[in-house]
Amino acid sequence: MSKGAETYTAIVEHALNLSSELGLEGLTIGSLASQVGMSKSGLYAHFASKEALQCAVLQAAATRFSEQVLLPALAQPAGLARLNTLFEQWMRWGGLFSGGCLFAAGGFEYDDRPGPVRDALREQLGKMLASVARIADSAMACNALSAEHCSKQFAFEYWGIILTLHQHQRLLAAEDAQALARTAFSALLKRFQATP
Amino acid sequence: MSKGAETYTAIVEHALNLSSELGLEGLTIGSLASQVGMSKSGLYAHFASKEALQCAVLQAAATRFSEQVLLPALAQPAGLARLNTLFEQWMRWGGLFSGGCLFAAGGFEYDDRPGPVRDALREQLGKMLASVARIADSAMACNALSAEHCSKQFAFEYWGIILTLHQHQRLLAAEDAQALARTAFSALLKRFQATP
DNA sequence: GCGATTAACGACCGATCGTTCTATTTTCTG
DNA sequence: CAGAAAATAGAACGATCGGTCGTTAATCGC
Repeated sequence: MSKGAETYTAIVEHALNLSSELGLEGLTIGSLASQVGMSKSGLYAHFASKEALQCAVLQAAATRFSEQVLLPALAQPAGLARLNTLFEQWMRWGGLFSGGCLFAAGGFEYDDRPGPVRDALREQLGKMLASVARIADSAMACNALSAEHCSKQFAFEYWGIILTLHQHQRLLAAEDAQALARTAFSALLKRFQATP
Repeated sequence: MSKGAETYTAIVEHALNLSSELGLEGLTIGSLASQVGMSKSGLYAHFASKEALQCAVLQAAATRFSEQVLLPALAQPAGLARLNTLFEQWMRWGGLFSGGCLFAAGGFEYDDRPGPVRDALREQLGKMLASVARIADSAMACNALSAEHCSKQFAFEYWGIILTLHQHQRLLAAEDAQALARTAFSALLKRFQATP
């Protein structure tokens, strides 16, 4: 890896944690530069604009998400094992960054701010929900879930559990947040196992 | 009402919509002043700091929330009627501000930013969830829901539905978001009606 | 209606933002 | 190793931020 690509990676790496704490908009070039240990202009030269940096951060987060959550789930056989792994890895994912999940927070931060960052968020979040629906579909295909349910409905509610977990853990500092989330998820599974 | 209080109200009114679009942090005194039609310093004189303004906005939002969501629900008899009214009014609430629910977005924006704004958000959100739990409890007391369930669990999942609805409507622009939310909510009710 | 109080203004402060420019150092390549 | 190319630094830009100041204009109580 060339020196440039090496620095680029280091920058995005730090930016990931920093923007998870301060939000994608709260992330500033200056503070990021001092944290990486280089000058503001030197860092900036790696990106065409701040928006490009933000999109790079989102891209890096998506890659990490695939490695940490999606791939472990897909390594399991389709059905309940895959669904449970998905959920447990997803709960772990929320703790991997000091400021929590970038997509959860970014989705709320940018829902009214048009531009490439919102477009990227919309795309990534859409992909994540589509992945959940696909995994639910694969569970239906092997009769682990009832095929009479709608996988989009499953993904909708699944994402709700993740979001409320995030807020209960971080803002509300609820000790039993994970337990509440597990109960919610297993109830969701149970409902989708039964024929409606 | 004195002139000062009148202006104060007008400021907070405009600030409510503006901060629902740009976030509580994205709200700037200058843009708010020009929107209200007064000078920056003239507006600022009504508040001790920007944080005080943000807290005033949150306070105003909480008051409006009580009027628009909580009171209509409490006007219904305890049980399913009250729960359904709560949910329908809550869905309406999400559309009352141009930028969506301030508490949903603010909860994610400030979960890592210590200070009086986060404290206020934590308190308001805690109160809202407590209200949901209390309404669930009142439904259990009149056997509309099974008393063997935990009302905190109910509020946890309820808030998840609201949050995922918010994102599906705003960021993802999903046309069927409300339908998905209604299905999720009625499934939640059904589960809490049955004995576990 | 007059005097005291309050509300509002305009100019300005220091800090910081994203961004641009040029110059210098470092890395890569032939 | 030399020369081209890439990476970084430093200073500076215009804009905007929250916040302060003294002053003027409007409001209010008597």
